[in-house]
Amino acid sequence: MAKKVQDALKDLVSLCKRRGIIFPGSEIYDGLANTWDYGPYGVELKRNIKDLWWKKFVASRSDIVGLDSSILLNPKVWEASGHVGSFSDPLVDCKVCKERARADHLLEEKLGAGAVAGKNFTEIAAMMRENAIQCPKCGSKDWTEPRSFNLMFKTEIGVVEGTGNQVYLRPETAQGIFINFKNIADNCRQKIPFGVGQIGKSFRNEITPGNFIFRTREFEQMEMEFFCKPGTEQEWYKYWKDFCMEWLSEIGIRKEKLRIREHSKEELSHYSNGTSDIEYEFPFGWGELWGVASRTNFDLTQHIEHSKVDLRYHDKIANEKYIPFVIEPALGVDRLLLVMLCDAYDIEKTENGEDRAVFHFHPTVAPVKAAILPLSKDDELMSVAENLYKQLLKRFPVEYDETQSIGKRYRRQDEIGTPYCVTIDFGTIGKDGEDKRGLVTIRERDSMKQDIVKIENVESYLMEKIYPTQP
RNA sequence: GCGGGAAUAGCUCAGUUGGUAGAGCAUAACCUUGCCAAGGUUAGGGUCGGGGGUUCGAGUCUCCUUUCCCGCUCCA
Repeated sequence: MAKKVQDALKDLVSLCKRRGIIFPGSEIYDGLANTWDYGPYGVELKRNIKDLWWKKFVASRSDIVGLDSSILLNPKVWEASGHVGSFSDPLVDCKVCKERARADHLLEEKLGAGAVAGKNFTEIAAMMRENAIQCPKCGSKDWTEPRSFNLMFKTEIGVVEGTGNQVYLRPETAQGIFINFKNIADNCRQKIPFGVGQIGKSFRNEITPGNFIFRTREFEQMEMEFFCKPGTEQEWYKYWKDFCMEWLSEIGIRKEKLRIREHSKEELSHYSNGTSDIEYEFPFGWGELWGVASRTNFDLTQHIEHSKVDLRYHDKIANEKYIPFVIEPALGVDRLLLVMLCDAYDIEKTENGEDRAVFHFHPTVAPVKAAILPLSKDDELMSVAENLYKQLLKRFPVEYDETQSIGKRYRRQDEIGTPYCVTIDFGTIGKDGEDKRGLVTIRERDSMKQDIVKIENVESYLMEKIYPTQP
């Protein structure tokens, strides 16, 4: 059983490479662990996912605006947010009561200030043992080795190495939003409650990456920070949880593969008074897909303290100033893409009993929307098909295929999850004893239903299916 | 980080006691076929992950190294 699900992911990875969806990174140089490149179909899929999110969470809402902030930020941002400082120091955990402490602080308490200056982690570990440092909570002396938990990538500004200012690649897009809160509140006529959405890359030096694109060190996030009046945050927290779940169903994710897991008090991050993970059942088990966090006013408060800039919101009607509370739904693009792949992936039995892989993508996310197939290699059939292909290509991604048997071409499209196949036959053009009816057959992948449609109506027919107008 | 396994064509794999590489699928061309893949002919594609050693000769034996997979550990 366990072996079988692992095989499923292996087959998926292999299919993704074979059909140009996702390639292993830097492959011609022996690869680079846990990096992946999106191929021609993968990039369409990814773009569709981002477009859908942007439309749902930003463009279609009057209370949310967009932002594209810098990956490199002033390092003080990360001091304020708590990403540097406490997490780049030698942390130890008490093996008995799980208390986490800073080894350097414990040692300095006992030995005096400066006792650990310039010592590396190995030396600190030895000092912890030699001095029999006790856990302040339970008295145990059984500590883990000191580890740095700073997961941020470091780099330098300035071309001469070692002389520049150290900066970090952002580990989340959220801070770019917080530091622009005042700009947006002051200049963009947004009244609370309002949100700011952003799509962009983030970088974390994860300790254990893996499971294909589930956890990588470079990844793309779709985050939205929703600013609301203190006291209303529970209401909004619930609202956004429901909203996110609804959207996942809308884009075709199977409901039974999704669940919401509320974080326990102990598990909550330092900034949160409530966090839920929307989890998906991957072939390798349940994994976090979407974190919806009630971040309180922690971030803005921190930035007010560190920057000395007043980031309070001025409600001009009630004439009051306050630091808004924040609800943050944060979703990984790559992770949602993996969900899409896993959810749409299916092994079907052919008539002769062999397995074949297919994707059942929702038409809106499918990398190729339709394939235009002339029934056989007849000049007139091919020319009519090609004209239709060129016409549709201006509206959405379509493919034209005239090689080999019609059945084989259907299969080829099934493998990349193309929802519609349009077949031009002799009835369309009136040849070989058939009356000219100007009709084509549109076969829908999922239902295997066939619709007969006038050739001039194909475009509107497909547009309606692929981009249905929301009620 | 520890243990185990693996690396041969785009993919899945075979390769005998050591004798300088094969299959199926995929791809391309032509033929055939007329609505749900695998009928024919042909073609392209591999310094067998990399480096050293043993040997007349290494995909095969040996050492090192890189990468990947599985399990444990870890995951603000």
